[in-house]
Amino acid sequence: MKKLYLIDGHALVFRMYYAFLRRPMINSKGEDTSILFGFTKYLLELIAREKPTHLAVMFDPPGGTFRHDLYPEYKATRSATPELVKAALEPLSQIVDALDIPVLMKPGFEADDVIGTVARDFAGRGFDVYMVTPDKDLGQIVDDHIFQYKPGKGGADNEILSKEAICGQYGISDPHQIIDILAIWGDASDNVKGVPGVGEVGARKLVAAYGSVEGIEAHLDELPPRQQAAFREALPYLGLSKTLVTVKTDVDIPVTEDQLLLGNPDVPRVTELFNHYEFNSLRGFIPTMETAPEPQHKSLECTETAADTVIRKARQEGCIAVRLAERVTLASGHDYATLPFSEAVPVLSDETLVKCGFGLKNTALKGPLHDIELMHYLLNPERSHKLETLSAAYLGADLAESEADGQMMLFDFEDKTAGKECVAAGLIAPLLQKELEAQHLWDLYTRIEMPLIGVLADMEATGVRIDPRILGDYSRVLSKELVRIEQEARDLAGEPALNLSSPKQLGVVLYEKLNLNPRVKKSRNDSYPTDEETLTEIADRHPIVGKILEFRAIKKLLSTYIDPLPALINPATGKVHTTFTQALTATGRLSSVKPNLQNIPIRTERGMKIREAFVPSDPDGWIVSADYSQIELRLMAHLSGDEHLVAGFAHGADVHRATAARIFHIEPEAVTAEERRRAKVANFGIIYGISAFGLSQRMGISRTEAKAFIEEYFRSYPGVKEYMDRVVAQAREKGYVETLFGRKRFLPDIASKNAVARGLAERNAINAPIQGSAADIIKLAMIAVSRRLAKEGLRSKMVLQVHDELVFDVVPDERDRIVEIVKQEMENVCTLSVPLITECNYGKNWREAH
DNA sequence: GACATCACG
DNA sequence: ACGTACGTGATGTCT
Repeated sequence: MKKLYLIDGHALVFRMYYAFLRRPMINSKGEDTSILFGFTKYLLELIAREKPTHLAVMFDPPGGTFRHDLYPEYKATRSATPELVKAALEPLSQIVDALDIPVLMKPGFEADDVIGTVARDFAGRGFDVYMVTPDKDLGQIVDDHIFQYKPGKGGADNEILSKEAICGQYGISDPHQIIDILAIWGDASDNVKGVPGVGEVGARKLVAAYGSVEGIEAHLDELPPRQQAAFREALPYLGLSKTLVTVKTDVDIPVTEDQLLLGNPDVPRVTELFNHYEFNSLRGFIPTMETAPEPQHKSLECTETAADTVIRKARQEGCIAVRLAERVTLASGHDYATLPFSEAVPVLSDETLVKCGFGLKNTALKGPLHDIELMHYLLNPERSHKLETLSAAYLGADLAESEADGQMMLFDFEDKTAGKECVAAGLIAPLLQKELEAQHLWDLYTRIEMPLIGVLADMEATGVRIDPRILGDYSRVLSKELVRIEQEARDLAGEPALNLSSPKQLGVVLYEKLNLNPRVKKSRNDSYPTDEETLTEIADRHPIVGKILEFRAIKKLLSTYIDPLPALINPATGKVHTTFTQALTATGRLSSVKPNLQNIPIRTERGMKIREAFVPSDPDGWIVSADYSQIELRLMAHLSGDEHLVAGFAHGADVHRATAARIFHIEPEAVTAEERRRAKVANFGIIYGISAFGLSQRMGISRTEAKAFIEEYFRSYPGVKEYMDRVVAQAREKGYVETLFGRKRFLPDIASKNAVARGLAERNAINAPIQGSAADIIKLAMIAVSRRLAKEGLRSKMVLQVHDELVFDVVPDERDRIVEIVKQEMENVCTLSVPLITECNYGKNWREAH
């Protein structure tokens, strides 16, 4: 369904003027941004919430209207427009323009008339039309496909008035009758005269009873004497009043559907305007803009040119656009050339040239890389960084659109597509650089993300050796065990065909056949809960539950790790090569895919065996593993500055024990294992933005107890509590939080009226700086270690990163040197108010290295 | 393609 | 009255 929203611009401006009158918003330049902010926020929230397909804003044009010609006193009693409102109009039109929202105005007509006309027009074209206005006048236009969308007062919910709602409200049968009501009632603000002595209630009753002014006129004698007299007196001008309050629906203003299509904001300009006015909390909306439906785009201009020409031009500029595929495309400005990889190598490895492009993680590339995917990721990690999106947002150009008119040959077409993509990346890169600089993210880019690209490229290319024999043997062992358990479970259930992998079938057997847990069905989809937590609870009621849990555990290991991994060994290298995604997570962590080598089991004995298959590439070599000890809790100590938490780390003590001692008011030596366990759970909770519910779940205590526990924690570590409050306040104020190195995460939901969404945003505000700073630190360590290995000419390789751990494939004689270097580089990557400790171990496989 | 489940930090 | 600890990816079922 096509949905058109028509915004009554002036009404909204006035609404915002009054809303901020008592507490205006002033930016650091001294400008009153109240109206601009309120209006823009309302607009963006409307778009995010209602997802219109089409949208326009109507303003009253300067000068008089046809109503003034008909009736010179029209609106004559109005006081002068407030200066603040006047002053807001021009900057507002800039913002609306940057957002690519069309403004409709017609000299001689009010915004209402244009709204009425366009509403009728588009309702006739199959649209649902929403007139966004608090004014009752436009109610007369409402019909089956035209609605009045009434902004709520003081942050209340918006109200959608349908034909039925309008009629019900006024006691009429047709919204048109609002014209009669208004004419009789009169409109003091517009200086439209009504019947003296008759107000809203009287007008409503009369129109309800007689249908219209004309109907009343025909039955005047039925009215009470006073009203009769007043009406007779008013009759001569009531016709004019009706005309004045009638919204025009025939204004000559041709509008096409395409004109009103929700557009593509000019993101750099919007960002600039938001920066200028300091609309920090609105930045989170920019992603919505980029995912807006695509309007018609201009296509991207690009010309195929000789490679020499492109390279010569690029060298003059110090910058070249690169696209790596089977062949290499190079571009400078709008010119591009495609050439074989071997011929492009001198350019790719030229350290004096800046290489711009999309996804530049390739070992052939050396020197400065301006990877637009990664650059955009830093601007807002939770947005889409697809090349198409970036092109649309930054160039207003459609990459998918083909210029081919059917005559173009296939090969040319491929080159042309590559050329366009390459040219686009080259043009976008400097725009992103400017934005990164403006948001103080350029340092983060050049110091961390950019140098990491090559490090990851090397790690992926190196790969990790996995011994398929170990996994094959283990597969046979576990498969047998699995078959046995499955059979036992089926026997216990008396269901020979039971599929133990089907939660649905399992639910029926457990709860309907065996009646193990009469708990009500989950309402969401009528399914029974069969997750591990639930099953563990009921495990003592029937032996089948244990079998199911065991089946699940083994099945998971087999189907996710043991069986697929050997098939992923690259025959050319004999190793498994994961892909590290650098522009994905909300917090700045890496992720690992195809396969995911960041979730190899370790917590159970069966799972740990899988790590025995991760071996050095030299049979006499070593696996070295180095992990940061308690890095996130250390960061909480550093960021919060809490003296007791900092002290807990200062002497290399067991931090969970120290925590237990503080919250239970005992000596560290007196802490029991159970007390330490609880303190550990609480410490984890703190990092995640603790909630009483969450803690109670994980600790197996009541919510009340959990609440008291948290309060005691905060009493023990008041600085931690202050940090949490501070960072949430910062998120509310600025719209984002940041890490130690300035990485940002935007939290648009921090001010949400939805308590669940807001709660999540608040926990994100607490967690993101911690998880993200840890990510920054290990990335810096990876860069430092990698440089050191190169500098010292070592042959051992860094092969994996698992968030707080680095794994190395070490040649036989470098073992002790690697342990020493890695520890040193990791621990000295930055200075915190607590020591940064690395635990470093080696072994003949990944398991032994722990 | 959504959902449930479970592997990791 | 709601529905919750943060961040990920892969697999299997079922629609």
